[in-house]
Amino acid sequence: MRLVVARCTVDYRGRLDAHLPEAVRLIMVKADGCVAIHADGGAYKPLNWMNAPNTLVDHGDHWTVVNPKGETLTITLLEVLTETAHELGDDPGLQKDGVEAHLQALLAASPQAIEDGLTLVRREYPTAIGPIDLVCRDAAGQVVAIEVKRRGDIDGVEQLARYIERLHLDSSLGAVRGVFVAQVVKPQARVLAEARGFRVVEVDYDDLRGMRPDELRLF
Amino acid sequence: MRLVVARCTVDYRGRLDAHLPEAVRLIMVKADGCVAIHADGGAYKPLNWMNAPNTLVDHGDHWTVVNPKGETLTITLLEVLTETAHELGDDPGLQKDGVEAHLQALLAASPQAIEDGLTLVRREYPTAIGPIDLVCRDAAGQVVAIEVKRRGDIDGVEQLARYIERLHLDSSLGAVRGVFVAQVVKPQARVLAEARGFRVVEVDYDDLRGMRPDELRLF
DNA sequence: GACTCTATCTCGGTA
DNA sequence: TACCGAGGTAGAGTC
Repeated sequence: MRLVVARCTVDYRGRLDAHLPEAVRLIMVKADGCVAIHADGGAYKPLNWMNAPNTLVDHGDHWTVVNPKGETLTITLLEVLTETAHELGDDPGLQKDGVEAHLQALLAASPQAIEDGLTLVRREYPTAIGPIDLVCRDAAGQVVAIEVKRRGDIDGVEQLARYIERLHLDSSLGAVRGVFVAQVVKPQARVLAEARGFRVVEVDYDDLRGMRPDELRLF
Repeated sequence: MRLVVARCTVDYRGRLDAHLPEAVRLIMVKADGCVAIHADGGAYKPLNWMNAPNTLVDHGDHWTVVNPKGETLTITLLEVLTETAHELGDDPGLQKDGVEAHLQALLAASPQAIEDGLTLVRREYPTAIGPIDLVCRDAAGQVVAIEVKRRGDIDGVEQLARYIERLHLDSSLGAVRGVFVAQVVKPQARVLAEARGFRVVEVDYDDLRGMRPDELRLF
């Protein structure tokens, strides 16, 4: 990893045009060739960047970075303050717990948390337009398609609508209804879901994690 | 900006739990207090981070970073290889050109570029499920809802469909038709838009920028 | 390679 | 502040 602190200007021409006026910034060049230009604030996102793979040419007073799509990043160096390089080696990578997949797994183990009498038919039920998070049957035997989100946004409701439209093409299933499950459901998403005739359920991740499927069956 | 290259482990507890095993990484602490831990690859996104505002406490062999929501980032330093600090100063910020907002503004100023005889009723027309980019009336006085995208994808067509569905609930407007405008419309999006009965218009950003509203009126 | 979907998304605008 | 939409979304997984 190469770290250059320099007074510079930067221009990006690609999916849009962007320009950075003269200022002192950190230029980070990683071992895989990706380049990021950071100011001294503003979260982790760099002001400007070019991902790998790309070709970096050092013209002395300016660098040009070009990617295979023809997008270019031009860094004009007006004054290099420091330049260092470091060997970091490979990284073992990040281990995560608590993402949507886990929420889905917990709900698959305890569909009663969504609705009394619900039993799982299949997780990641395949359709031509992608897998449905959970497919269940309710107490009356009707098929229920369930979309699981951490944050219930409008996009998720549309996703559920597409899946249900798809399932309706499969007449062997009979009538199918939809349930939209999330830890938090946004107001606009709730409006749309209800307009579409979907039930909306908010669930708590920690409660779910604390539940045992057998405990749930006591109700 | 403080730059520390160190062999470290990192733990995040917050919206999810995440753990980084021991490895050499770059730890970036910006002037606003935000912290980012970078490996030597993987584009610009850090492996782990904590945005400002937060409180960083240096316990010598480990740092704890806590934000107001109670999320914590713990960095255990096993071996500090280098540590530097730099004064970068304020950044004038990024200047962008060619984003959707510019396209929308240009089209609002020259709706004739979409269709002869179109006059603007309102930009960002409010509905319960979000604002419609442009609402116009055509030469015949019919209401036209217009969705503007830089890249015309299926999502944008569905967005337009939702808006029109919503507008139909407002009987005072009469029949409403939809126009999908983008610099590039993907084939799938075009098929869907036409199936929904929407007109599809591709516009050129540079042409629009060159137009004057009065020039357009010459036609 | 194309498509789909998630994200500690980030970031900006607005009510 | 919370909500909502755009993004050079990036990144991962699947087909």
